[in-house]
Amino acid sequence: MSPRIGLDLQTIIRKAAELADKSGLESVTLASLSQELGVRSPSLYNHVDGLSGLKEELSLYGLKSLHDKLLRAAAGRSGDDAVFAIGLAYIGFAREHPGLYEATLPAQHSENAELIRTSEELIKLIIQVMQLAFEMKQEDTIHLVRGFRSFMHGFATLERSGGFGLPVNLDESIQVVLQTYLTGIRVKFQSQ
Amino acid sequence: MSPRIGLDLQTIIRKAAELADKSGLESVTLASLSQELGVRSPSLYNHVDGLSGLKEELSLYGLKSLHDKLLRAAAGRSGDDAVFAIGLAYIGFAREHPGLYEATLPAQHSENAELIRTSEELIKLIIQVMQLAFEMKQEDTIHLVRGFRSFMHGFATLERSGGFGLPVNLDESIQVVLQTYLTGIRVKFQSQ
DNA sequence: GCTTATAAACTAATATCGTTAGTTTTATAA
DNA sequence: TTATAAAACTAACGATATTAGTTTATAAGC
Repeated sequence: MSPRIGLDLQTIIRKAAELADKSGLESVTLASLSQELGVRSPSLYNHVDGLSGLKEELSLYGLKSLHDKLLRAAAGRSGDDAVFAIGLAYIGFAREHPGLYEATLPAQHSENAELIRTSEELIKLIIQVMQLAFEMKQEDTIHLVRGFRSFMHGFATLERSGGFGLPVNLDESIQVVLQTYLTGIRVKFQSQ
Repeated sequence: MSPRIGLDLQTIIRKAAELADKSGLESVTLASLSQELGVRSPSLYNHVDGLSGLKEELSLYGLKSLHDKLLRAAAGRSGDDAVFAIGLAYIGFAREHPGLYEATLPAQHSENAELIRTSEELIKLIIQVMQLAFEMKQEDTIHLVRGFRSFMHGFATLERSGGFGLPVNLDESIQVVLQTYLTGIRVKFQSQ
């Protein structure tokens, strides 16, 4: 009980990610993807639940890849060093995989349980790094992790959309802002 | 030399913004919008250059509205107070007009001159507030404004997409993060 | 007040999507 | 060798944006 083994989910998702990174997420359609795979678009329904299903799979793949990258970046590091490492890894991922990164965004208000779980794991990782770097009340950690994520996501998005027009080095901005934020944390939450 | 005066650009844009805020930007189509306006979709081409032209007009309208809101918020305030005011105004705008705010994003790498100009004015306003609040090198101001904008945009986006799941107050997060950031700026750039 | 020019709104038609239904094909299990 | 089941296919439909060409209503000129 097994038929033609032409396509499988992994092949489809990889090609979709490649297409998203090359031409933008909005250019990933069942039509363009099926053509790229040498197949007719209805054939994709054997592997994926329509376009929305494809986007969910892509989101999941992106979140797992991002989580994996942050995990590797944080390994063996601690304190400011670890925070910087995951921050740069985050921006790096968004730069290397702009389309795939974009696909990860609407992950949260999905119904897909695995998507929600993977999304939560990403947060947990960041919380752990921050909690180990700075000992403070759990609630404060959550506030500050929200700030960290917001900065990372906002920077990645604005950078990609060309929002930073001025001729000032972008990597330096990341350094300065993160350093400033961490200085604020140290002064405000660990001075007494 | 003047024909039927049923529609005009302003009516179209306002309705499009209303639709975007109510049902999401992706639900703004020439079909849905024309139906909402009691007109056939090709009629819109008399006022707007297709769907992409409509989106550009919407983006421009959103940027102007946002700029206006920040300007009012900053009027009569200075220092930390002014920075907090525009920060809260920014988040407030994104909360009140989620669809319109979303439309403002791809403003930068557009070719539309007025769109670029309006986008630059928004930056200039934030730079002015920050520069008056903290006296420092111009280049540092730009780094820190990038951080401020990134945080605002990231927070607004993640909040809307349901990215902050944990049961911790969101407004408090804004307060804590901004305070921490401003503390860092003061210590790092104005201590000596 | 009548005519006319002009811009707005229309109808008709096309191409491209996503999607569904039903058919054909082929690799594997029996 | 045969039967089964999953994959890939064709055909068709509805919705979309868009273009071309037609009709219509308003305002300007006489």
